[in-house]
Amino acid sequence: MAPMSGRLPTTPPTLADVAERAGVSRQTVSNAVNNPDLLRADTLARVQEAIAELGYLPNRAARNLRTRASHLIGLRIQPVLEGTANPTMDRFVHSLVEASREAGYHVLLFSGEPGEPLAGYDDLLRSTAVDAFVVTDTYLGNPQASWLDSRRAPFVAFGRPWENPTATHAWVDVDGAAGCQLATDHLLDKGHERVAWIGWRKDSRIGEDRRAGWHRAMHARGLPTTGLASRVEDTVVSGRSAAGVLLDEARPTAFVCASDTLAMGVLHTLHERGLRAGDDVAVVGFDDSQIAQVVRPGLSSVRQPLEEVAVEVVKALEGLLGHPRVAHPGVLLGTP
Amino acid sequence: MAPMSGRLPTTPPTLADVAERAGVSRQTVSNAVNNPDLLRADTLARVQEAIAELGYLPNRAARNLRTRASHLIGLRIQPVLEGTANPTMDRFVHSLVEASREAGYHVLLFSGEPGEPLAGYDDLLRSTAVDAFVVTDTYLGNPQASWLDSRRAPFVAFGRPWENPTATHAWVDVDGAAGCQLATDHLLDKGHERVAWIGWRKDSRIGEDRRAGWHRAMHARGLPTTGLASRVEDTVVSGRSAAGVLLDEARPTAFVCASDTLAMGVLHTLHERGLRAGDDVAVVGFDDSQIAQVVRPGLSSVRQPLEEVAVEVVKALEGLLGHPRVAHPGVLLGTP
DNA sequence: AACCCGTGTTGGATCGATCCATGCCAGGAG
DNA sequence: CTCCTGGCATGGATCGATCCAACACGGGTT
Repeated sequence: MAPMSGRLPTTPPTLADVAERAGVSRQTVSNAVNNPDLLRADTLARVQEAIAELGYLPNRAARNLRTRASHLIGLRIQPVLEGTANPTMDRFVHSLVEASREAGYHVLLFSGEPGEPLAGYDDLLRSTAVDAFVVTDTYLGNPQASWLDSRRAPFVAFGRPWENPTATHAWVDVDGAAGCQLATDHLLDKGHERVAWIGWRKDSRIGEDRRAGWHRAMHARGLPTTGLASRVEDTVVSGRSAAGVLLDEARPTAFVCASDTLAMGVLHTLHERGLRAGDDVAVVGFDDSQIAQVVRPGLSSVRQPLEEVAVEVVKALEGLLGHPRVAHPGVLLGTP
Repeated sequence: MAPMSGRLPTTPPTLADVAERAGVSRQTVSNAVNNPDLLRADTLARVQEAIAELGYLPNRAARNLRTRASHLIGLRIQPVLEGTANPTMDRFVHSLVEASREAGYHVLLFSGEPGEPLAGYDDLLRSTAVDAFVVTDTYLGNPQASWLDSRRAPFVAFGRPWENPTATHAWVDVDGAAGCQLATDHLLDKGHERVAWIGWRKDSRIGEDRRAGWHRAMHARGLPTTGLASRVEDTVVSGRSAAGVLLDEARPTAFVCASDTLAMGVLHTLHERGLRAGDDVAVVGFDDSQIAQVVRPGLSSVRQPLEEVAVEVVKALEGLLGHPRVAHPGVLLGTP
């Protein structure tokens, strides 16, 4: 904690100040901080006392310069998309900050326009401002991954290398297929037989993955799926119209959706038709965004274990940055 | 941009490398970067060419050590509250990152539990890891402000110093009263006469401020407000029951709420009673969170100009950190 | 008594960019 | 021709923590 003395903070104490106060040399203080087991117990205690009295903390810049490490992790954040149920990002960011803190890292944010996937990475790398990156937007052919790889820049991806399954970089992902299968199973257990799917366009690997979970669950019970699936843009209005068409043509008693945004569209349609979500027609979304939480009951949602994702991401980072480097293969997490 | 050469990035080039290549001294290179107008045009061009060829960028750690500045701004983020319409935070964070970038700063995130308002600040300050802080949670008696002030730590608050109007630190805030007054006026213009208010507990200064806007708008047209206001916790269920009571006892035709979370509660009640939001009963929330955007139409919301807030915050920071220091008084922004 | 060894300690050098005082040179005045 | 001045360029020192090689010392060995 803060030093108890009430002196005004002019310049923070340095390692040399601590050394003088404790009557030892600078290196001894450094060891007390970084390799305490090298010191005799009484010396260590004396140094620690001096550290506490002065409120000493190592100067980050000096340490960074000498050790060639910043203990910062770069994370690019993109503009919030208006009109969609912002999936996961803020919850993930907080989890990542928390997990990083425990590993002795801080998170540095930088911005980037969706059209320029590499902007920002290069500058931070060349100015040695960060030790590693966490890459989150790997869903659309991820040039970041191969680019960072070619630069030998340490990074961990949140998201599988869909486009390039032979990629060797570290990644962590959530098993969307298993999550949707579980959700569908749950509906089937409750007696539903006509469970519809509303997902994304076919070129979305994530969307197809989640869809496969629904399909597997239906197939496992010998239930038909033809005419029960729809692929649309990830917007509320798309979900709304898709739900309308499906209700007219296939009369489902439940919907499983690839996102909470689509699920909200379904709720709109049900509302229009005087159907009660949850009672007359069950609706399941994906991400457990704040929207889903606020609309509940009526909408349930597959919750991504973002806290675990963050922990695994940081584990992988520690492996990449540690000595020796510990290769950390891909990790696929289940949904609870 | 990146250097065109395809060499593997071993150690990044240093200022000395550039100097050698350009046939000048280190200081000349430093001047070319920081004070270009001190150099003769031809020398400057030669140095810049060398910089471009090598892809040189100053080493952050070294520069930070020498100049005693990190060009980082600390922002504490708190755990996402489950079950509420997370107001503003992610949109503000992105806006802040963007505005900071243009001023040459990056945003460093750190975490803190709600119970420990000072945790984290101290360490970052003593280790000179950040140049300044942006403080966002000033709503409940803000110990951060006075604490940071006593430490002479540069910071800008998003939020007025409610508890201590004589505070002299820089702050930026949104005029919630004006926003609610505008929203209420809009409803009154459309013919509503019985506009109800659902807000927060009386000890919330922000809540009382927003409520005052509603009250002013009603009073200006000579409309009664007694029995039309309710003060509850900021949860969906609280908003729901408050709306129920108000509908029974005061028969309002419109609701103005202190938050989108409360507004969602109102929508639930309307739904229960078969009333159509927007048509039968108008509902206005506050923050224009993603929830409000997704539920639209049916729910409108007072949108906070977070992009402007971020710009003003960064302006204030530049004033605090610049030489000479430019005092930046409080700034109150209107809602569009 | 001379020697060695391991535990702890020490001053000096280093990371890379910036500040400081000095030095060089061309051009104008005497 | 000498002196001076202003505009730039130059080597050395500095920021603070860490790495490196050397060294002091007490206890055990021959």
